[in-house]
Amino acid sequence: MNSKNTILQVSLELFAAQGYEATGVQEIAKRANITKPTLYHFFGSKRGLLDALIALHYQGLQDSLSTAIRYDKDLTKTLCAVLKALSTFAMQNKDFYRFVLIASHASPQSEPFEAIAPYIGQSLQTLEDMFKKIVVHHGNMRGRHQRYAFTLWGMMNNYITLALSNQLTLNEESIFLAVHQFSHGIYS
Amino acid sequence: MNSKNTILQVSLELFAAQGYEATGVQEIAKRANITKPTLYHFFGSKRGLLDALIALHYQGLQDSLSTAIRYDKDLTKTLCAVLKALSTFAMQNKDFYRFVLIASHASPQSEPFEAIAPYIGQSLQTLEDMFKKIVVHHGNMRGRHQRYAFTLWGMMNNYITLALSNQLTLNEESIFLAVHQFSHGIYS
DNA sequence: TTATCACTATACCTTTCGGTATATTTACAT
DNA sequence: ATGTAAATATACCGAAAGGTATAGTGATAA
Repeated sequence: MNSKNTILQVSLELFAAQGYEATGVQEIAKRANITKPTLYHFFGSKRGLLDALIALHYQGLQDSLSTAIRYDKDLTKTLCAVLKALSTFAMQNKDFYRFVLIASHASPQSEPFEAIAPYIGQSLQTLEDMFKKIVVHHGNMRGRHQRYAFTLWGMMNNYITLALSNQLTLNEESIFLAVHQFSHGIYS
Repeated sequence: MNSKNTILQVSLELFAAQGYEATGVQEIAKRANITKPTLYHFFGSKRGLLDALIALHYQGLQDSLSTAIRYDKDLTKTLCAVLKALSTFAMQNKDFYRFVLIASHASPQSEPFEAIAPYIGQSLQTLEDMFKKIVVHHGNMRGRHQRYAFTLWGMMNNYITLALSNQLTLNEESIFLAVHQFSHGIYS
Protein backbone atom coordinates (compact mmCIF):
# COMPACT_ATOMS: atom_id res chain seq x y z
CA MET A 1 0.00 0.00 0.00
CA ASN A 2 1.38 3.39 -0.92
CA SER A 3 1.61 6.27 1.52
CA LYS A 4 -1.27 8.24 0.07
CA ASN A 5 -3.77 5.44 0.41
CA THR A 6 -2.52 4.50 3.84
CA ILE A 7 -3.07 8.07 4.98
CA LEU A 8 -6.57 8.08 3.53
CA GLN A 9 -7.44 4.81 5.22
CA VAL A 10 -5.98 5.64 8.60
CA SER A 11 -7.49 9.12 8.73
CA LEU A 12 -10.92 7.76 7.87
CA GLU A 13 -10.69 5.27 10.74
CA LEU A 14 -9.65 7.98 13.17
CA PHE A 15 -12.19 10.55 12.00
CA ALA A 16 -14.97 7.99 12.29
CA ALA A 17 -13.89 6.85 15.74
CA GLN A 18 -12.84 10.11 17.37
CA GLY A 19 -14.14 12.87 15.16
CA TYR A 20 -12.29 15.22 12.85
CA GLU A 21 -11.33 17.95 15.31
CA ALA A 22 -10.24 15.46 17.94
CA THR A 23 -7.81 13.79 15.54
CA GLY A 24 -4.41 15.42 15.10
CA VAL A 25 -2.38 15.39 11.93
CA GLN A 26 0.50 14.04 13.96
CA GLU A 27 -1.60 11.11 15.12
CA ILE A 28 -2.58 10.26 11.57
CA ALA A 29 1.05 10.37 10.46
CA LYS A 30 2.15 8.13 13.30
CA ARG A 31 -0.51 5.50 12.64
CA ALA A 32 0.25 5.57 8.94
CA ASN A 33 3.98 5.20 9.59
CA ILE A 34 4.81 8.34 7.68
CA THR A 35 5.75 11.85 8.73
CA LYS A 36 3.79 15.05 8.54
CA PRO A 37 5.53 16.53 5.50
CA THR A 38 4.50 13.44 3.53
CA LEU A 39 0.91 14.04 4.43
CA TYR A 40 1.19 17.70 3.55
CA HIS A 41 2.87 16.78 0.28
CA PHE A 42 -0.18 14.83 -0.83
CA PHE A 43 -3.01 16.82 0.69
CA GLY A 44 -1.74 20.31 1.38
CA SER A 45 -3.63 20.70 4.63
CA LYS A 46 -5.82 18.83 7.08
CA ARG A 47 -8.83 20.25 5.28
CA GLY A 48 -7.41 19.06 1.98
CA LEU A 49 -7.22 15.54 3.39
CA LEU A 50 -10.82 15.85 4.54
CA ASP A 51 -11.98 16.92 1.08
CA ALA A 52 -10.02 14.18 -0.64
CA LEU A 53 -11.52 11.58 1.69
CA ILE A 54 -15.07 12.63 0.92
CA ALA A 55 -14.49 12.98 -2.80
CA LEU A 56 -12.98 9.50 -2.86
CA HIS A 57 -15.80 7.66 -1.14
CA TYR A 58 -19.00 9.60 -1.65
CA GLN A 59 -19.32 8.80 -5.33
CA GLY A 60 -19.93 5.17 -4.43
CA LEU A 61 -22.78 6.14 -2.17
CA GLN A 62 -24.32 8.34 -4.81
CA ASP A 63 -23.96 5.61 -7.44
CA SER A 64 -25.66 3.08 -5.17
CA LEU A 65 -28.56 5.46 -4.68
CA SER A 66 -28.95 6.26 -8.37
CA THR A 67 -28.77 2.63 -9.43
CA ALA A 68 -31.32 1.53 -6.85
CA ILE A 69 -33.79 4.16 -7.99
CA ARG A 70 -33.82 2.75 -11.50
CA TYR A 71 -35.58 -0.38 -10.23
CA ASP A 72 -38.87 1.44 -10.41
CA LYS A 73 -41.48 -1.26 -10.65
CA ASP A 74 -43.55 0.32 -7.94
CA LEU A 75 -42.84 2.76 -5.16
CA THR A 76 -42.58 0.20 -2.37
CA LYS A 77 -40.11 -1.94 -4.30
CA THR A 78 -38.11 1.13 -5.22
CA LEU A 79 -37.97 2.34 -1.64
CA CYS A 80 -36.86 -1.11 -0.51
CA ALA A 81 -34.18 -1.10 -3.19
CA VAL A 82 -32.99 2.34 -2.11
CA LEU A 83 -32.82 1.45 1.55
CA LYS A 84 -31.13 -1.83 0.73
CA ALA A 85 -28.57 -0.10 -1.47
CA LEU A 86 -27.80 2.49 1.17
CA SER A 87 -27.59 -0.16 3.90
CA THR A 88 -25.28 -2.30 1.84
CA PHE A 89 -23.04 0.64 1.11
CA ALA A 90 -23.00 1.62 4.78
CA MET A 91 -22.13 -1.91 5.89
CA GLN A 92 -19.36 -2.19 3.32
CA ASN A 93 -18.01 1.25 4.17
CA LYS A 94 -18.76 1.44 7.87
CA ASP A 95 -16.14 3.97 8.81
CA PHE A 96 -17.01 6.24 5.93
CA TYR A 97 -20.72 6.10 6.61
CA ARG A 98 -20.16 6.71 10.31
CA PHE A 99 -18.15 9.74 9.31
CA VAL A 100 -20.86 10.96 6.92
CA LEU A 101 -23.47 10.72 9.67
CA ILE A 102 -21.29 12.58 12.14
CA ALA A 103 -20.27 15.27 9.65
CA SER A 104 -23.78 15.91 8.36
CA HIS A 105 -25.05 16.48 11.90
CA ALA A 106 -22.12 18.61 13.01
CA SER A 107 -22.17 22.35 13.52
CA PRO A 108 -22.71 24.27 10.26
CA GLN A 109 -19.50 26.20 10.91
CA SER A 110 -17.41 23.06 11.30
CA GLU A 111 -15.13 21.88 8.54
CA PRO A 112 -16.66 18.40 8.29
CA PHE A 113 -20.12 19.88 7.80
CA GLU A 114 -18.92 22.40 5.25
CA ALA A 115 -17.15 19.65 3.37
CA ILE A 116 -19.99 17.13 3.33
CA ALA A 117 -22.97 19.47 2.89
CA PRO A 118 -22.91 19.72 -0.93
CA TYR A 119 -22.76 15.93 -1.23
CA ILE A 120 -25.71 15.45 1.10
CA GLY A 121 -27.60 18.04 -0.90
CA GLN A 122 -26.94 16.03 -4.02
CA SER A 123 -28.32 12.84 -2.46
CA LEU A 124 -31.41 14.64 -1.22
CA GLN A 125 -31.97 16.04 -4.69
CA THR A 126 -31.69 12.53 -6.12
CA LEU A 127 -34.36 11.28 -3.72
CA GLU A 128 -36.57 14.25 -4.49
CA ASP A 129 -36.29 13.55 -8.21
CA MET A 130 -37.27 9.96 -7.53
CA PHE A 131 -40.48 11.08 -5.85
CA LYS A 132 -41.13 13.50 -8.68
CA LYS A 133 -40.89 10.74 -11.26
CA ILE A 134 -43.21 8.49 -9.31
CA VAL A 135 -45.78 11.24 -8.97
CA VAL A 136 -47.20 9.92 -12.23
CA HIS A 137 -48.42 6.85 -10.42
CA HIS A 138 -49.37 8.57 -7.18
CA GLY A 139 -51.03 11.85 -8.02
CA ASN A 140 -51.59 12.80 -4.43
CA MET A 141 -48.03 13.67 -3.52
CA ARG A 142 -47.86 16.99 -5.33
CA GLY A 143 -45.54 19.43 -3.65
CA ARG A 144 -44.57 16.92 -1.00
CA HIS A 145 -41.49 15.62 -2.80
CA GLN A 146 -39.06 17.60 -0.76
CA ARG A 147 -40.63 16.61 2.54
CA TYR A 148 -40.71 12.98 1.50
CA ALA A 149 -37.11 13.06 0.38
CA PHE A 150 -36.00 14.57 3.63
CA THR A 151 -38.00 12.27 5.89
CA LEU A 152 -36.96 9.22 3.87
CA TRP A 153 -33.31 10.22 4.12
CA GLY A 154 -33.69 10.77 7.85
CA MET A 155 -35.51 7.50 8.37
CA MET A 156 -32.91 5.52 6.44
CA ASN A 157 -30.05 7.12 8.31
CA ASN A 158 -31.87 6.46 11.53
CA TYR A 159 -31.97 2.75 10.79
CA ILE A 160 -28.41 2.70 9.54
CA THR A 161 -27.28 4.39 12.73
CA LEU A 162 -28.85 1.53 14.67
CA ALA A 163 -27.28 -1.04 12.37
CA LEU A 164 -23.83 0.52 12.64
CA SER A 165 -23.99 0.21 16.41
CA ASN A 166 -25.17 -3.40 16.18
CA GLN A 167 -28.57 -2.67 17.67
CA LEU A 168 -30.30 -3.92 14.54
CA THR A 169 -29.64 -6.08 11.52
CA LEU A 170 -30.71 -4.67 8.20
CA ASN A 171 -31.98 -7.66 6.24
CA GLU A 172 -34.84 -8.14 3.79
CA GLU A 173 -37.33 -8.32 6.62
CA SER A 174 -36.32 -5.27 8.62
CA ILE A 175 -35.90 -3.25 5.43
CA PHE A 176 -39.44 -4.14 4.36
CA LEU A 177 -40.75 -3.25 7.80
CA ALA A 178 -39.06 0.13 7.67
CA VAL A 179 -40.35 0.93 4.21
CA HIS A 180 -43.79 -0.37 5.14
CA GLN A 181 -43.92 1.96 8.10
CA PHE A 182 -42.76 4.84 5.95
CA SER A 183 -45.41 4.04 3.34
CA HIS A 184 -48.36 3.03 5.50
CA GLY A 185 -47.55 4.33 8.96
CA ILE A 186 -47.64 2.54 12.27
CA TYR A 187 -51.34 1.73 12.15
CA SER A 188 -51.25 -0.99 9.55
CA MET B 1 -25.65 38.18 35.87
CA ASN B 2 -23.12 36.30 37.97
CA SER B 3 -19.99 34.75 36.51
CA LYS B 4 -21.22 31.18 36.70
CA ASN B 5 -24.35 31.79 34.67
CA THR B 6 -22.53 33.95 32.17
CA ILE B 7 -20.06 31.15 31.58
CA LEU B 8 -22.89 28.66 31.11
CA GLN B 9 -24.67 30.92 28.65
CA VAL B 10 -21.62 31.87 26.62
CA SER B 11 -20.28 28.33 26.41
CA LEU B 12 -23.65 27.03 25.22
CA GLU B 13 -23.69 29.60 22.43
CA LEU B 14 -20.18 28.68 21.36
CA PHE B 15 -20.67 24.92 21.60
CA ALA B 16 -23.84 25.17 19.52
CA ALA B 17 -22.24 27.37 16.89
CA GLN B 18 -18.76 25.89 16.61
CA GLY B 19 -18.87 22.55 18.36
CA TYR B 20 -17.39 21.50 21.67
CA GLU B 21 -13.90 20.52 20.54
CA ALA B 22 -13.53 23.60 18.37
CA THR B 23 -14.25 25.91 21.29
CA GLY B 24 -11.38 26.76 23.62
CA VAL B 25 -11.67 27.42 27.34
CA GLN B 26 -9.77 30.64 26.75
CA GLU B 27 -12.35 31.75 24.19
CA ILE B 28 -15.20 31.09 26.59
CA ALA B 29 -13.45 33.06 29.32
CA LYS B 30 -12.82 35.99 27.04
CA ARG B 31 -16.42 36.17 25.80
CA ALA B 32 -17.71 35.88 29.36
CA ASN B 33 -15.35 38.61 30.55
CA ILE B 34 -13.79 36.40 33.17
CA THR B 35 -10.49 34.55 33.40
CA LYS B 36 -9.76 30.88 33.20
CA PRO B 37 -9.24 30.27 36.92
CA THR B 38 -12.77 31.57 37.53
CA LEU B 39 -14.13 29.04 35.08
CA TYR B 40 -12.07 26.27 36.66
CA HIS B 41 -13.21 27.34 40.09
CA PHE B 42 -16.84 26.68 39.20
CA PHE B 43 -16.57 23.72 36.87
CA GLY B 44 -13.25 22.04 37.54
CA SER B 45 -12.60 21.21 33.88
CA LYS B 46 -13.93 21.73 30.40
CA ARG B 47 -15.74 18.41 30.74
CA GLY B 48 -17.20 19.56 34.04
CA LEU B 49 -18.64 22.60 32.28
CA LEU B 50 -20.09 20.34 29.60
CA ASP B 51 -21.78 18.13 32.18
CA ALA B 52 -23.14 21.10 34.10
CA LEU B 53 -24.57 22.56 30.92
CA ILE B 54 -26.44 19.39 30.04
CA ALA B 55 -27.67 18.77 33.56
CA LEU B 56 -28.98 22.33 33.72
CA HIS B 57 -31.01 22.29 30.52
CA TYR B 58 -31.99 18.72 29.77
CA GLN B 59 -34.46 18.40 32.61
CA GLY B 60 -36.68 20.94 30.86
CA LEU B 61 -36.72 18.84 27.73
CA GLN B 62 -37.54 15.72 29.65
CA ASP B 63 -40.31 17.49 31.58
CA SER B 64 -41.84 18.76 28.32
CA LEU B 65 -41.88 15.24 26.96
CA SER B 66 -43.39 13.68 30.07
CA THR B 67 -46.07 16.32 30.39
CA ALA B 68 -47.09 16.04 26.75
CA ILE B 69 -47.47 12.29 27.03
CA ARG B 70 -50.06 12.66 29.78
CA TYR B 71 -52.51 14.15 27.23
CA ASP B 72 -53.41 10.66 26.13
CA LYS B 73 -56.84 10.98 24.59
CA ASP B 74 -55.81 9.01 21.55
CA LEU B 75 -52.49 8.17 19.98
CA THR B 76 -52.61 10.79 17.23
CA LYS B 77 -53.39 13.60 19.68
CA THR B 78 -50.68 12.38 22.01
CA LEU B 79 -48.10 12.23 19.24
CA CYS B 80 -49.06 15.74 18.15
CA ALA B 81 -48.72 16.92 21.73
CA VAL B 82 -45.31 15.28 22.04
CA LEU B 83 -44.00 16.76 18.81
CA LYS B 84 -45.44 20.13 19.72
CA ALA B 85 -43.85 20.03 23.17
CA LEU B 86 -40.47 19.08 21.77
CA SER B 87 -40.71 21.71 19.04
CA THR B 88 -41.64 24.38 21.52
CA PHE B 89 -38.77 23.44 23.78
CA ALA B 90 -36.37 23.44 20.83
CA MET B 91 -37.53 26.86 19.64
CA GLN B 92 -37.26 28.30 23.12
CA ASN B 93 -33.86 26.74 23.70
CA LYS B 94 -32.40 26.83 20.21
CA ASP B 95 -28.76 26.77 21.17
CA PHE B 96 -29.24 23.94 23.62
CA TYR B 97 -31.26 21.85 21.21
CA ARG B 98 -28.76 22.46 18.44
CA PHE B 99 -26.11 21.26 20.83
CA VAL B 100 -28.13 18.17 21.79
CA LEU B 101 -28.54 17.24 18.13
CA ILE B 102 -24.85 17.68 17.42
CA ALA B 103 -23.76 15.82 20.54
CA SER B 104 -26.10 12.88 20.06
CA HIS B 105 -24.81 12.33 16.54
CA ALA B 106 -21.15 12.78 17.41
CA SER B 107 -18.58 10.03 17.64
CA PRO B 108 -19.26 7.60 20.53
CA GLN B 109 -15.79 8.32 21.88
CA SER B 110 -16.30 12.05 21.96
CA GLU B 111 -16.98 13.86 25.21
CA PRO B 112 -20.22 15.48 24.03
CA PHE B 113 -21.64 12.09 23.05
CA GLU B 114 -20.55 10.46 26.28
CA ALA B 115 -22.11 13.27 28.25
CA ILE B 116 -25.45 13.38 26.43
CA ALA B 117 -25.99 9.65 25.79
CA PRO B 118 -27.63 8.77 29.13
CA TYR B 119 -30.07 11.65 28.77
CA ILE B 120 -31.04 10.62 25.25
CA GLY B 121 -31.53 7.09 26.53
CA GLN B 122 -33.90 8.43 29.15
CA SER B 123 -36.00 10.25 26.55
CA LEU B 124 -36.14 7.19 24.33
CA GLN B 125 -37.28 5.13 27.28
CA THR B 126 -40.01 7.65 28.00
CA LEU B 127 -41.27 7.38 24.42
CA GLU B 128 -41.11 3.62 24.57
CA ASP B 129 -43.16 3.61 27.76
CA MET B 130 -45.70 5.82 26.03
CA PHE B 131 -46.14 3.28 23.27
CA LYS B 132 -46.37 0.50 25.83
CA LYS B 133 -49.20 2.24 27.65
CA ILE B 134 -51.10 2.85 24.44
CA VAL B 135 -50.77 -0.79 23.45
CA VAL B 136 -54.03 -1.31 25.31
CA HIS B 137 -55.84 0.58 22.59
CA HIS B 138 -53.78 -0.70 19.70
CA GLY B 139 -53.12 -4.36 20.22
CA ASN B 140 -51.14 -4.77 17.05
CA MET B 141 -47.98 -3.01 18.15
CA ARG B 142 -46.63 -5.72 20.41
CA GLY B 143 -42.87 -5.78 20.48
CA ARG B 144 -42.58 -2.79 18.23
CA HIS B 145 -42.44 -0.21 21.01
CA GLN B 146 -38.73 0.22 20.80
CA ARG B 147 -38.71 0.62 17.05
CA TYR B 148 -41.55 3.09 17.22
CA ALA B 149 -39.85 5.09 19.92
CA PHE B 150 -36.65 5.28 17.95
CA THR B 151 -38.24 6.18 14.64
CA LEU B 152 -40.50 8.75 16.29
CA TRP B 153 -37.52 10.34 18.03
CA GLY B 154 -35.62 10.40 14.76
CA MET B 155 -38.54 11.82 12.82
CA MET B 156 -39.13 14.57 15.36
CA ASN B 157 -35.48 15.53 15.44
CA ASN B 158 -35.45 15.49 11.68
CA TYR B 159 -38.21 18.08 11.58
CA ILE B 160 -36.68 20.13 14.36
CA THR B 161 -33.38 20.17 12.48
CA LEU B 162 -35.21 21.71 9.53
CA ALA B 163 -36.98 24.19 11.76
CA LEU B 164 -33.77 25.25 13.50
CA SER B 165 -32.23 26.09 10.14
CA ASN B 166 -35.36 28.01 9.09
CA GLN B 167 -36.23 25.60 6.31
CA LEU B 168 -39.59 24.86 7.91
CA THR B 169 -42.01 26.34 10.41
CA LEU B 170 -43.37 23.98 13.00
CA ASN B 171 -46.98 25.03 13.49
CA GLU B 172 -50.20 23.12 14.14
CA GLU B 173 -50.47 22.22 10.47
CA SER B 174 -46.96 20.93 9.82
CA ILE B 175 -46.99 19.08 13.13
CA PHE B 176 -50.19 17.32 12.17
CA LEU B 177 -48.79 16.48 8.75
CA ALA B 178 -45.67 14.99 10.33
CA VAL B 179 -47.65 12.91 12.82
CA HIS B 180 -50.09 11.90 10.12
CA GLN B 181 -47.26 10.62 7.95
CA PHE B 182 -45.78 8.77 10.91
CA SER B 183 -49.15 7.22 11.72
CA HIS B 184 -50.54 6.51 8.26
CA GLY B 185 -47.57 6.70 5.91
CA ILE B 186 -47.15 8.61 2.70
CA TYR B 187 -49.96 6.85 0.87
CA SER B 188 -52.88 8.43 2.64
C1' DT C 1 -10.50 42.38 64.93
C1' DT C 2 -9.38 38.55 62.96
C1' DA C 3 -9.92 34.15 60.82
C1' DT C 4 -12.24 32.00 57.06
C1' DC C 5 -13.90 31.15 52.68
C1' DA C 6 -15.79 31.96 48.11
C1' DC C 7 -14.20 34.23 44.28
C1' DT C 8 -10.99 36.26 40.84
C1' DA C 9 -6.54 37.80 38.45
C1' DT C 10 -1.57 37.42 36.97
C1' DA C 11 1.47 34.67 35.23
C1' DC C 12 2.95 30.50 34.17
C1' DC C 13 3.12 25.29 33.01
C1' DT C 14 3.42 21.32 29.52
C1' DT C 15 1.70 19.45 25.53
C1' DT C 16 -0.15 19.50 21.26
C1' DC C 17 -1.94 21.90 17.50
C1' DG C 18 -1.56 22.78 12.19
C1' DG C 19 2.03 23.84 9.27
C1' DT C 20 6.84 24.49 7.04
C1' DA C 21 11.95 25.37 5.67
C1' DT C 22 15.38 22.57 4.26
C1' DA C 23 17.67 18.65 2.94
C1' DT C 24 17.77 14.18 1.17
C1' DT C 25 16.34 10.08 -1.11
C1' DT C 26 14.07 7.57 -4.83
C1' DA C 27 12.69 6.76 -9.44
C1' DC C 28 12.57 7.60 -14.01
C1' DA C 29 13.28 9.81 -18.52
C1' DT C 30 16.87 11.47 -21.49
C1' DA D 1 25.38 8.95 -16.48
C1' DT D 2 22.72 12.73 -15.45
C1' DG D 3 18.97 15.97 -14.93
C1' DT D 4 14.53 16.34 -12.98
C1' DA D 5 10.70 15.81 -10.24
C1' DA D 6 8.15 13.22 -6.89
C1' DA D 7 8.42 11.50 -2.29
C1' DT D 8 10.14 11.47 2.32
C1' DA D 9 12.69 12.83 6.73
C1' DT D 10 14.77 16.00 10.37
C1' DA D 11 13.98 19.61 12.85
C1' DC D 12 11.72 23.41 13.67
C1' DC D 13 7.91 27.38 13.93
C1' DG D 14 4.35 30.33 16.48
C1' DA D 15 0.01 29.78 18.42
C1' DA D 16 -3.23 27.75 21.13
C1' DA D 17 -4.72 23.91 23.75
C1' DG D 18 -6.21 22.49 28.77
C1' DG D 19 -4.83 23.33 33.22
C1' DT D 20 -2.59 25.35 37.64
C1' DA D 21 0.44 27.65 41.42
C1' DT D 22 0.14 31.68 43.75
C1' DA D 23 -1.55 35.80 45.41
C1' DG D 24 -4.71 38.59 46.24
C1' DT D 25 -9.72 40.42 46.84
C1' DG D 26 -14.22 41.06 49.26
C1' DA D 27 -17.66 39.63 52.42
C1' DT D 28 -19.02 37.24 56.44
C1' DA D 29 -18.74 34.80 60.94
C1' DA D 30 -16.50 34.49 65.48
